[in-house]
Amino acid sequence: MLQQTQVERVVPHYEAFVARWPGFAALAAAEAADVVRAWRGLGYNSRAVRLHALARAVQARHGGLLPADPAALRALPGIGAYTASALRAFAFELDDAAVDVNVRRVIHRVALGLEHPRLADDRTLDTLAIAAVPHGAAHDWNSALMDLGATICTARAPKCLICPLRDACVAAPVDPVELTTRARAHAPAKSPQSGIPFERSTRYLRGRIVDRLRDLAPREALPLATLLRDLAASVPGDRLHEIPNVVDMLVRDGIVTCDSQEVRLA
DNA sequence: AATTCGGGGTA
DNA sequence: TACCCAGAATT
Repeated sequence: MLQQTQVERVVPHYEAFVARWPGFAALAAAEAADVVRAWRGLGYNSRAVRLHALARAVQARHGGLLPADPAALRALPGIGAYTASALRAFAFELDDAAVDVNVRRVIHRVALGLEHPRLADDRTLDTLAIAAVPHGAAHDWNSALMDLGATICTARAPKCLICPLRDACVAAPVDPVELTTRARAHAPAKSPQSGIPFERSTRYLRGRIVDRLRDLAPREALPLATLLRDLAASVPGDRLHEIPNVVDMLVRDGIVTCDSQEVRLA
């Protein structure tokens, strides 16, 4: 849930989720569609599908216990470099650096200066982070850097005056105007979709379709024609014809199934 | 290396 | 409005 989603917004969903499915065994026994339903409001619905697949893989491959080995973790669905390291540091208390966007920014500023333009690639920043982890204290170190990045060393207006690292930091004190100017100067080119209103984007259509299917009873399916009729209220008229294509995308992503012109959560 | 995948909160 | 976010998978 925390992949690209703020902590404060995840917490209530997380509490409800683990209350309903307290472990891998319970989650593996659940229907994928119910997991996607529980994901409402979180976005990035593929994460729900992958988490469900993860639970089943942990049951099948590892007897219901998450492995601590990096390669074994990375081989599981939805677990990339960051999540593997986060699990090792937080769940297993092993020495590892969970380098998320916060840690990456803090390391860059402290060691190299302002991050616009980027003065090192991800691999280099990972190496710097790993070298900085105190032996036996990875859990605390990762927590500290993430929280520092989220509350003090923020992307927009860092609070250098109250930062515990200000004396050791190459970038401090950061001039907020300079930061904004540089960020804009080195901002990545806008994607082709960014010009159009969000309500006309594929993402919006996907969201409306999945949300409509979430309202169905468990295992209930909706005729494609009915889906089109219901979405006419929230989707621009000239985009309605795209819905079958977008349903196909959702099918490929494992979020939705469609057989004989009837659509439902996978 | 570049894209795609949500949605809600904040300045 | 624009920006931001405990990334991962695909091409």
